[in-house]
Amino acid sequence: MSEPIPLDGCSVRLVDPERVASVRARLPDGDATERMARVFHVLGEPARVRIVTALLEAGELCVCDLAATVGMTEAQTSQHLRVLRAERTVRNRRDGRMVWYSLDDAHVRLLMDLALQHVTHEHGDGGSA
Amino acid sequence: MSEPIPLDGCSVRLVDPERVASVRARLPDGDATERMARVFHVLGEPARVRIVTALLEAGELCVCDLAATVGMTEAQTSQHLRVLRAERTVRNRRDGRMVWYSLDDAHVRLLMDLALQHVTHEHGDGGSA
DNA sequence: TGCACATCTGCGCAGAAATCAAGATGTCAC
DNA sequence: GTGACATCTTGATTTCTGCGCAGATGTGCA
Repeated sequence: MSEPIPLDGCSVRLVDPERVASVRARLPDGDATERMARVFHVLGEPARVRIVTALLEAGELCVCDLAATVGMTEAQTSQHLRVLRAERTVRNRRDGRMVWYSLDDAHVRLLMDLALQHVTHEHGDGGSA
Repeated sequence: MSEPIPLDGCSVRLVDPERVASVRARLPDGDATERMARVFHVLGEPARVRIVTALLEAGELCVCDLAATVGMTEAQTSQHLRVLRAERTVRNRRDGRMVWYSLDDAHVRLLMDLALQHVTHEHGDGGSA
């Protein structure tokens, strides 16, 4: 059988074409892939990791307290919250002139826990980063 | 680690200073935070998500097959693999003139699964209204 | 209505990272 | 050793994104 493998001509020599086709067929579709990347990308910033971790601990915080907790200006915090909100990572609740933020998704908690385990167990390279 | 509530004048008005201090004390230290962000950052790219997902399915693949699987040039794939390797996300094994890549960490598999659930269920954490 | 407060946004700048093209390195076969 | 092959690296260019500042928006109170 002739494998489709569209490939714009980058690599014509394959070691195991069948396997490539098989794996390729089992990959999540492009849309899911991009969304996954976006979720990770949003969390791929120390400032936002701190924000999310703070919300993880506090449950709910207003912007000014959140800014103080993570040690950033309020404008800065607000900007990051916007990014997090665009990705549905956090949700906001308005109460008067204050806005309270909390995590919007249960998966985020698991993601953070896993990442924390990953970096704390860290294969023994022990060094001051 | 960071100083306890620097308050360099950014936000002098706190709604709940005690809570801020409490949450702040329970946050992971700065080093862990930065590593977590780096892990997420590495995965925050569609191309790398595809690569990792492919390795997740295949177990082990050489660069050329991997490039074909994810639909990129080999040089491009190699570049991303370098980034992934720098973060200990993938490992490589040399066999002749070929180099075989596979995942280096068990947590990555869980991270990817969670992210996939997240984007497929579309933040469906169920329960809480 | 006017002011004070909490939060959000727009703009310019600087640093980081992705992309592309081309060549360098290392390995096998003869 | 020479050539073919698989992979890796380098450099220049472009794009993205976080930061800092100033101002805008929206809300509550007198």
